Amino acid sequence: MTESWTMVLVNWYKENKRILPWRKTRNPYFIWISEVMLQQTQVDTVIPYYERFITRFPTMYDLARADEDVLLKEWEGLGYYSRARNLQAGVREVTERYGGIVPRTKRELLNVKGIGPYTAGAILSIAYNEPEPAVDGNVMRVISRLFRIEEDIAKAKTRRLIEDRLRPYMPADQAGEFNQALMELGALICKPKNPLCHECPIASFCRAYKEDVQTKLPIKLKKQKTKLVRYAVLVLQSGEDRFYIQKRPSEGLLAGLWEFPMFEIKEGADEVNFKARFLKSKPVRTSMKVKHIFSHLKWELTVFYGYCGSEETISRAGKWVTRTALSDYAFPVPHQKIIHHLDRVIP
DNA sequence: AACACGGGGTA
DNA sequence: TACCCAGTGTT
Repeated sequence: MTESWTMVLVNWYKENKRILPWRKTRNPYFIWISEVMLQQTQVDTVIPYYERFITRFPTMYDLARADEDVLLKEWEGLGYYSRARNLQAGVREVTERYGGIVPRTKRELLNVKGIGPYTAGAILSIAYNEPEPAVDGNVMRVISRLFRIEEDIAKAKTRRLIEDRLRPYMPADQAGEFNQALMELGALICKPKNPLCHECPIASFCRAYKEDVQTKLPIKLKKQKTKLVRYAVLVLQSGEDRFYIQKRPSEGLLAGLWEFPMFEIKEGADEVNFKARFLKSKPVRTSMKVKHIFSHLKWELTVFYGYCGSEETISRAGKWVTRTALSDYAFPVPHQKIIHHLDRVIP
């Protein structure tokens, strides 16, 4: 009979857990404070704040009647300051509506300000030993590897999926230890990069480890807000009827492709300034705009056509090539648009 | 579903 | 630098 991974994990936790201030108590109010402080904040940062906070506000009533300036002073440097205001608002709700007793059901907890699915599960399991999952970033990473879940953990749906996968394994009598064991494993062993699988107590149960995909999980798609980048593009024609092009760097966006020289137009600068700076002594023939959307950013190119007599080097490793020779080089699509437009601008 | 919200640690 | 961290509230 093989021992279940849940009990192996809980036993590992009991032997290896770190001594942390909030692990000395099962006071739901203290657990609540620690969980809010630990949101998006590392353990070592939280420790001194937690100690000061429970000394300064030892009961919910102390926090409920605290002045906001005093509260924020206690939170100073922790960041995400709305956490502090929401915590106080939530504590006031509990003192007024629940007689100072932290609710024991998920439904009620989720209606308390500042308590979401994770914190509700953490309070229920750690303070009350209720078998409710508490899925944070650590748990999503551990479970996605253990079961080889390849859903995007950036989506809210995936957290619910992981809760559902976890629920059947929740030990009826050790829910708090089990949830904390998952988080502790994520923090100490099953790390985002370079997981220490050779030290992992449940590696033999881990599908990702078995199939050697642990470093590919969890899958988290980047948020990559598409930001706009503006460039001025220089299409220079020499007295010998050749055009200046240059090769892009060997790494990064569009690596190794060819392009007309581009210069980023920084915030606040405008194209007139650019023209004065780069084309001072060169007659400008005409200009056009080209837009191009990549997965993570958007280019807005303003193209300047100009003649110059001598074939001087503009930037980086470049060369002068004839109009027909342009087709021998690989250009990104936005630069292909420019080349196509040449037919109309330069007969 | 996407985004704002702070600051610090790490590869 | 980029990513991550015991996420939640708002739109």
